[in-house]
Amino acid sequence: MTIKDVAEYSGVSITTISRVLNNHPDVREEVRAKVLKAIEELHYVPNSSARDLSKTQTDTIGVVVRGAGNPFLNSVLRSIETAVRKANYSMVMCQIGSSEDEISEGASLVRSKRLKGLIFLGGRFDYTPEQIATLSVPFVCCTYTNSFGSLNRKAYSSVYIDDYAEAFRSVKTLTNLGHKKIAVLLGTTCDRSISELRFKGYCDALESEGISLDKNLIIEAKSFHIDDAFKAVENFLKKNKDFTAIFSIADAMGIAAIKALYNAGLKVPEDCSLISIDGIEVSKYTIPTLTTFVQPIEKMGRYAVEILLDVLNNNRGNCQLKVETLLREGGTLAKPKNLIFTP
Amino acid sequence: MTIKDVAEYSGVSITTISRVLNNHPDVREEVRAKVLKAIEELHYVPNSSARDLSKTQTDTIGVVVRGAGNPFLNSVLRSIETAVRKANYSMVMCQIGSSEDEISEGASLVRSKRLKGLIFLGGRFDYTPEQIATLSVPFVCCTYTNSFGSLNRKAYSSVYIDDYAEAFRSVKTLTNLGHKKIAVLLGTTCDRSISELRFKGYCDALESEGISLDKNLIIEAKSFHIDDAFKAVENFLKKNKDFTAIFSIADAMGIAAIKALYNAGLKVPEDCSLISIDGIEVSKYTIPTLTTFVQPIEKMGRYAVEILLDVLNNNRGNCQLKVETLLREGGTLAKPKNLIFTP
DNA sequence: TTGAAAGCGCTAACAT
DNA sequence: ATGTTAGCGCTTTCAA
Repeated sequence: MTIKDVAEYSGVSITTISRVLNNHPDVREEVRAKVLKAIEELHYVPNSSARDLSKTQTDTIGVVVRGAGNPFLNSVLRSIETAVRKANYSMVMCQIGSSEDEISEGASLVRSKRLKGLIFLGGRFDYTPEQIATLSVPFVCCTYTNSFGSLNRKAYSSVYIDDYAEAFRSVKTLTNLGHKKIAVLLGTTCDRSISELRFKGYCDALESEGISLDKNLIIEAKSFHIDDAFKAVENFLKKNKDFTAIFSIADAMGIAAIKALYNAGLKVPEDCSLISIDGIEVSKYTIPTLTTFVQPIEKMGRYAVEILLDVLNNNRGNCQLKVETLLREGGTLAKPKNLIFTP
Repeated sequence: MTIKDVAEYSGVSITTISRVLNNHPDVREEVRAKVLKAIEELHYVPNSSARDLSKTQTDTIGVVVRGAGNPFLNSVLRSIETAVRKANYSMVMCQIGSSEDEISEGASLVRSKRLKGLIFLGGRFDYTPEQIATLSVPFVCCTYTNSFGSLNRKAYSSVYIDDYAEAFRSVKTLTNLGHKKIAVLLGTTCDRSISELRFKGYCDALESEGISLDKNLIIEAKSFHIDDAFKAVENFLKKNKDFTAIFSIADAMGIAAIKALYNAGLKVPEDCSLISIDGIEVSKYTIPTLTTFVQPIEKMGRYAVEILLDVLNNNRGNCQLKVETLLREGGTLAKPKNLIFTP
């Protein structure tokens, strides 16, 4: 079933079919109706490969996601998908593991699918201009920005929160309540990405309060995965109970922390306060409700798409868009009480 | 950068390049090496549209997902993606809303992308043979089967749990503990899919115990979404506290239930037992841990792909594969105690 | 072992 | 307003 069949069936040329398919104005209404009817009756659906091939440029944008399974990124991804579809573009997605390189994956995707642009979701961003050069299409980094690279701001777009500042603010929220012994729960202190930035915010917030960094209060999980976070906190609690609060760099990890604390007989927030960043759906339903700085998830995805399309249509140049989180007050915050030192 | 450029660069014909690209044996090693080097140096990546177009059949399978955002389906989807990639096939995904029709979406996808086969994830399945006929490629239903249709078993494949039996078993677990007043939390009692089947299991389990169905104990949420489930339970609790247990048809809804119960001052499991079906990741971290019948999520996705590929390669015919859940004992089950009747 | 050439199904420039 | 035709970049006979 090809365009040719439809042409024969309706007694016009394939060009006319193509015109109808692409909503060209110069087709007589009568003919258009006839063609539409034929398409309907034959259940004809255009071959998208052929279409893309002859168009040389497709209306497709690529999304490269690092860290599948993360509920936060999943929500952003859904928002991106919705926005892309609404703009009548299509989207191809490519999940990569944490060890793979998003730039080369993206570059390959662009060539393979003749993409117009790219969105990187949850990436690392310590790229150099040389790496970027292989991309050849505009791109926007969603949920992070070029904090570790040496990139010209004109060379890329991004939608992100100020991870450093938000972490700083989170920890300040704890110190303002009187907490001094604040643990941090993270994936790693040096991932060249948000984990590292948020860790820095933690360190500096402590320093601004004259609290020196205690390495024993760094809870480093094997990954951002909830299971790993749980194990990390569990192990941590076996050795250390001399703290009054935890700053978790992500909601999923915070959920694990609540459970681990509970299992260890520690009550949140009476024995340990907890604050985190993300604002995923399920963290509204922990007991107590997680207090967290909510990222504007839906907006971030939507903006990423809007910016990319604007750049593609030459409506504007690249830009870096910083968005703000909003504190969702749950029930995981309290003033510190003296904890019995049980080493 | 096309195959032609590579041909000129390496001084051979495009046919030879194509041969190298597709690992044909009849290329001299020397030439192959030269071509590979050229490809490398030029950063050449084949245009997949052109490839697909000339091959008439692609190594692509489509996945139509109904109910994006559901964490359970998300996990299955990831498993499918992994299996597809491992088999050197590629995958295209299509999310549809709950009001859309997966068959027509699937049929259109098949024609548009020349797919070899389809996997339906989280569908409804009350299809008729006529609808199926429009599909024209093998397909497998993942997480459900043709419970409501009149389909010949040779006409499709599926990987599923026995929703009716699992629900029956869940409710029996509660009655065995002595519970008589058991509420059910679901999306709708008649979705022609798993919600309806699990509801039926609930009804029949009660009946088998001589307990008659109490319509006041049916908690019908607007959707499967956690927020809607929460609201539904919240409303329910305003009117009705004369029950000792809840059977939640999905983990996400169960998580919402725990929270709503907690907010209403009811303790799980002392005041209300809770059991559900699914076994998503985060339900290990509720307080108390959700007691749930865990579906073999990873397996279900992987089997769906394996079956489809086997059917495609004529290694076997269609089949319906029923898998079993495994009870994950959490802390949401207890014997009933007398509740004060507060209407 | 290699190359020439005919498509795959569509779009778009050009002609009518 | 409609048709003719030349590609888009690749795979795959068929010939050499």
